[in-house]
Amino acid sequence: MRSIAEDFTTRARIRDAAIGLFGRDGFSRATVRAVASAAGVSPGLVIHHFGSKAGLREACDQHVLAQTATQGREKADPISTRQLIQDYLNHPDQYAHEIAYIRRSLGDESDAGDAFFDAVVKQTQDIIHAGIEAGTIRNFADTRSTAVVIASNSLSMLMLGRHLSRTLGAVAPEPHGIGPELLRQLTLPALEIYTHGFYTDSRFLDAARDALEQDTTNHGREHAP
Amino acid sequence: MRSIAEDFTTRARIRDAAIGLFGRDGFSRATVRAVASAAGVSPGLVIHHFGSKAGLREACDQHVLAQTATQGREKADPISTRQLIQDYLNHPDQYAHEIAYIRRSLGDESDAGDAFFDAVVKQTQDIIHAGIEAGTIRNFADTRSTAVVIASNSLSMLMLGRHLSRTLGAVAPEPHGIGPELLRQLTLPALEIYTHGFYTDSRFLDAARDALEQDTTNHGREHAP
DNA sequence: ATCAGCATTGAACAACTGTTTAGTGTTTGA
DNA sequence: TCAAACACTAAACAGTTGTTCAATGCTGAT
Repeated sequence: MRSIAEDFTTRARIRDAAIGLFGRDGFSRATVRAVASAAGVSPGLVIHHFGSKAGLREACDQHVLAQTATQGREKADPISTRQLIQDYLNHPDQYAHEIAYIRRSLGDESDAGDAFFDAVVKQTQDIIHAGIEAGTIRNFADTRSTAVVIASNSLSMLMLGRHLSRTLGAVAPEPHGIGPELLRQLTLPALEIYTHGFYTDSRFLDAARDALEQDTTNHGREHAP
Repeated sequence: MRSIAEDFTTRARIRDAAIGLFGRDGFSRATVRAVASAAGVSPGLVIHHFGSKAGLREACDQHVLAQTATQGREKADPISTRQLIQDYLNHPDQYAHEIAYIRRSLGDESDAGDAFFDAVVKQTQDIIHAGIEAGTIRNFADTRSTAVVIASNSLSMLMLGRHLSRTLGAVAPEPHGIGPELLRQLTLPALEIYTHGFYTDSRFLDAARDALEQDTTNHGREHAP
């Protein structure tokens, strides 16, 4: 499945070790020394190859983005992020580090995280357009906002994987906490909501619509007297 | 709205400064010296009052949990987490620090984050039960898993607020990025999905159900030959 | 064989980290 | 009024951090 041939250079080994540690411990907690040790190399060599810790991180950003960008581009299935994660889980250990890394990038202010989020939203919006045309997805007025909501919901599993596994008592694979057992437990409840909805009728939707229409005079200000 | 009388002791000032910096920069990036400086105090005094940086964090955990636990306990409305955030946004600056702090706690392995997540799930499940009884929420077979999904979706706004504001071009209040403008843009699309669903029919749900039933012989193992 | 250009290391450096300590006022209770 | 307890600071300490540097080995072209 991994299309690019494995890179066995020392530089690549350092970078992969960094991806692993950055993903597991976060960028500030993971030290250059720990990365060097994990790669079986001296701290000086890490700097020699990447200039600085920031440079190392940038190289990791680029590599992880390149790895994930090629994935699942042409899939027409909806909730493709979930499908994508499913794919990952067919080769759990192979992509586990990248998943954890992306989670850190999304949480911590980062250009790579921004790029990844935007890519997921764009991909989701494409899927929605295709689904509307095919008649499988409802014809939403604002496909962009809808895509943002769907993407955000999907990515919440990535951000909260540890908690989901914890409360559902599922096996939580290191370092991201998202395992097959978790997906098996959450797929149906999520699809249930996405298929038949959460509410029985449009009461809450209508109420919100009214409230928001009233609110148009009140942009920005909150405490109306 | 804030029930507990403001605490002006130096200890409380240090704790509040720590909540602000921990929430904005994360626990490892925020230093004892930065907290002390923000509180207008010497680093030694921070340790004098809280024993250690870990002790300071524990005090922050307790305080933030106590602040949020009293909120929105008896609300019967569904998607109460979103409502809760709405409430917060009526007093944006007042709870902004706590929101950012909880976001960090949820991302970073932490007992306080665990407790908060569990509280949100429990509250969501209570709301689902009440809604089913009242006939406003569909009668889900597995209310616990459904509650986990809904809670996760709701918290995605907290975890990804910065990205949501960014891609939607909304004003992103520091330090958590969730503002009234963002909520106004996302409320209807989210409620739309929760009311009428995302798909036009049960095709995907049925397919997933079949796939999962077939999969029962394959627990744990993945690469079937 | 030789030399240039690398990859690589070990040791050191300066800055920063959490924490300690000794000391100084300031409050408080007997 | 006195002394004990407390709030607080400045300085220093030891450990960790990212980074530098001189030295060493190695490889490949000449």
